[in-house]
Amino acid sequence: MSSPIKLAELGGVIGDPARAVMLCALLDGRGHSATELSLAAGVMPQTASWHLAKLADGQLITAEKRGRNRYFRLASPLVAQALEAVMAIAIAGSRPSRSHVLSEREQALRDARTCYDHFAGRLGVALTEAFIARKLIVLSNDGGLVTPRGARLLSGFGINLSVMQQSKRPFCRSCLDWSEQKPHLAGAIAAAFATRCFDLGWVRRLPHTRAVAITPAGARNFKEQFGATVYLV
Amino acid sequence: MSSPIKLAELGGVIGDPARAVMLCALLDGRGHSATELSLAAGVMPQTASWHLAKLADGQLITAEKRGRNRYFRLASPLVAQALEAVMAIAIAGSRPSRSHVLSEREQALRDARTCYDHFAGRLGVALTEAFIARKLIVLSNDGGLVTPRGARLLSGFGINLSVMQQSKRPFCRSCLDWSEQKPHLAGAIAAAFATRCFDLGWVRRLPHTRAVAITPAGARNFKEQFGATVYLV
DNA sequence: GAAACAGTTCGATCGAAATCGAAGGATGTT
DNA sequence: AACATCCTTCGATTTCGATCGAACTGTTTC
Repeated sequence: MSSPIKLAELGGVIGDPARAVMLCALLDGRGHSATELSLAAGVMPQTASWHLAKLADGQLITAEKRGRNRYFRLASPLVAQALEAVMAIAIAGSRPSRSHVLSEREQALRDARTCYDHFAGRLGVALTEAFIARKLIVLSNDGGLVTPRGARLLSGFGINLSVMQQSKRPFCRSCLDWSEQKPHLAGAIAAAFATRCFDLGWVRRLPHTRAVAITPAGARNFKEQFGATVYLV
Repeated sequence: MSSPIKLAELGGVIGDPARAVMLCALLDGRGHSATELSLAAGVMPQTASWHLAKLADGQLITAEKRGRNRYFRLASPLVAQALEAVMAIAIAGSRPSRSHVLSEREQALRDARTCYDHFAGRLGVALTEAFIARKLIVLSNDGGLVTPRGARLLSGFGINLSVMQQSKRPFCRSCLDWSEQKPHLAGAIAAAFATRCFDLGWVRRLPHTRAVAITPAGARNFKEQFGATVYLV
């Protein structure tokens, strides 16, 4: 009923180190098994199970049984959006910080990664800026719109726009990239675009990380079809 | 440094009933004294002080000393946005629910209230829909844009648009109204509009609540100048 | 200067939440 | 059928966070 109570409940669910790690892991939008998440969080399987029950109870994640495994995923894009919003506070609060050396892992994440279900990092930002330059989308600080020209081109690319516009999910919105400090495209359209890129083999997922690899074919096509320059690492 | 840790810290700060009540109270965008907040949260002043220190430590609120009082307010619009995003999960999760009788207090909130620093409730939604009908703004599920026509009219209304567009604050975005289940206008432009309405005496704040009162002059002008029909209660 | 008020700090208490060992249910493999 | 794997439930332990009484600092009022 009362919103403050709900707020406290959800905050309490998020506010545990182990659970926060799990939620961040789930931000890749995929399903993860309980064991996987217990490893990520650094706790015993029993403890992880207890945490996962709490997360599910708070409606933040959903579970799906397949075989002897249970796969957990974020309950909705709303959850991802809320998590991002909370992390945005922390990012804005932390000053440019000391110039510390980036590990290879961190560098890979900055180059190209998924953010829930769409692209982020230099890849995400480069694509977004190319979309804007070609007037496929209009992006303001907060939201965005697909232009008629953009709708045509994306339909031709194999994305069914009309289906998406029916859903309650934000369609085209901006999401501040923590590594690039610039906005990148998010929402249903960005998710569909990313999915299509995976299908076409332009981008490959890497194991155990949200970082992704751009294939040579991907780099070529991003340039030719969308005018986006992305660098292979 | 690491985002999951930050997420857990912030979640933990939000995740306490007393602090959640305080944060919700601060969602009106104004400064509140420690005593005021301790009353709202239903805890002793010492306890409130302890909570407020924790909130300030987490960069969620800022304190400003005036005389023998300290006034606390949300540290940034980012915080308000994050709180709204978290509450949006809870709202989406709770089904239409049982038809329970609304108290007078709740009804006043549904009619017209502030949401952080802009209008919400039937007032906020009516204005937003009128703006859209008159093509002053374009609002998608996620974000929004001010049309050239809208920019002209709002400038004439006494809102300085160019200053706002410089700031990092979202300029024009949509925010789901929990009582109306429809989007209302948010962001810097909505805040400026609300401020102007208070200045003109079209809307008055009420003590101890986020509900606001529309004055007869306000109702008339909303209709005449913006084509929005709002009902006096 | 005394009294009233706003707010904080300190210390003790209490309760809830996180952790893991042990054990059990379910599913898949040999 | 026996075994391994995945996950959960139960119970005991321990740590941490919230609360308030008491006492203290600073500000305003009389």
